[in-house]
Amino acid sequence: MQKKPLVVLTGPTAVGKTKASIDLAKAVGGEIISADSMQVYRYMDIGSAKIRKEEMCGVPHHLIDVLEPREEFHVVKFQKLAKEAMEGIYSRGHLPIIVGGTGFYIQALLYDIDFTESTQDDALRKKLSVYAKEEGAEALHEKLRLVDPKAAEDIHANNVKRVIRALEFYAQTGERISEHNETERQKESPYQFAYFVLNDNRERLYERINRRVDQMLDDGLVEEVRFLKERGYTKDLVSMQGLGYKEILEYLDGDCTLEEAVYKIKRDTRHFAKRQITWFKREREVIWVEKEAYHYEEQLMLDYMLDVLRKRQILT
RNA sequence: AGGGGAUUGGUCAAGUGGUAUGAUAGGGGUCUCCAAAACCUUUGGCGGGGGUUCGAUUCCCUCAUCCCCUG
Repeated sequence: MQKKPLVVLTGPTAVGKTKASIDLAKAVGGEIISADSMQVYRYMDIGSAKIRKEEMCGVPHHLIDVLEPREEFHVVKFQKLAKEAMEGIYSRGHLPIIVGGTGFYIQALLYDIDFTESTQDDALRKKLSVYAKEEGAEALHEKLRLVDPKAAEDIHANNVKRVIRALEFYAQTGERISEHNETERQKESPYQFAYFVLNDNRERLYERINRRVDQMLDDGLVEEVRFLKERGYTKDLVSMQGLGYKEILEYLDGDCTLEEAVYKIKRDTRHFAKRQITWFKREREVIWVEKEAYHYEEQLMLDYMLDVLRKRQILT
């Protein structure tokens, strides 16, 4: 059976994905699926740098504004919703374009990683989390060493979150997560794809980030967060832990000045961008599109991407 | 102009007669159910020049720069 076509357009935050994605979608008759862990939430527009209706230029967008801030969102949910959206797109004879900066989500979809063997077990997670707090991260790590030495070696003891996940996996499936991951890692993508990573030199990127944060403030980020706060959304919600939201919330709660909050948003966004780049460097089969190499000419970058799509017979 | 004080990595601070500590920023990395999360790791430095001393970042002199006070 012929593999279905799929285009990924990603890159660090603030690099200019949104703009490029519209140009690309219009050129190929594509529909966009957002791979973004924050833009799924309604009312979180400014801080998540969500695309505005009028910017879409008629290009259909999926997985934007589909959840209430109180709802949980994670890879598995993303994978499920994205696959559903893709079915619809294929049925319309269109090309799906994944756009967004969450590398993990892209990976889950592109390689169709299997998460379904175990279901989330909040009680067990909580129990293990308490254990870690009371007995120490080392003690928890030791538990993992007993059942899955390989995973224990790979995961640092301080990384409690992942130690817990590994233990949970073993408890629920009787299988070692290290082995499971190894198998999944071998997987070949079920899609005929092109994975573009839009990037810029670090200095420029950081400047753009700083400027964009200032712009968000001008656009009313504080009011947006105040609105969310008034609606009863609190900082323990995953949605409210997004960049820009947790810091402004802290300010509104009187725990820091606005200036400090802005400083932190900029800094943490820069850190985030750095981590994203690290992720994409490690990802297999990515095609880097360095803006500098194209002299920041959008048309040249678009032409290059279209060329790749034709060569790979994603476009005919 | 006179008097006083300061000068330690990009920034902010600690410290010692045997060449230095931390925070933070910056760099690199891990990641297969909270990923805008969580975690690991790391490059940089004693303003310039003299002197005392076995040895000066530390003490003395001088120059530079900055700050304060007086005029």
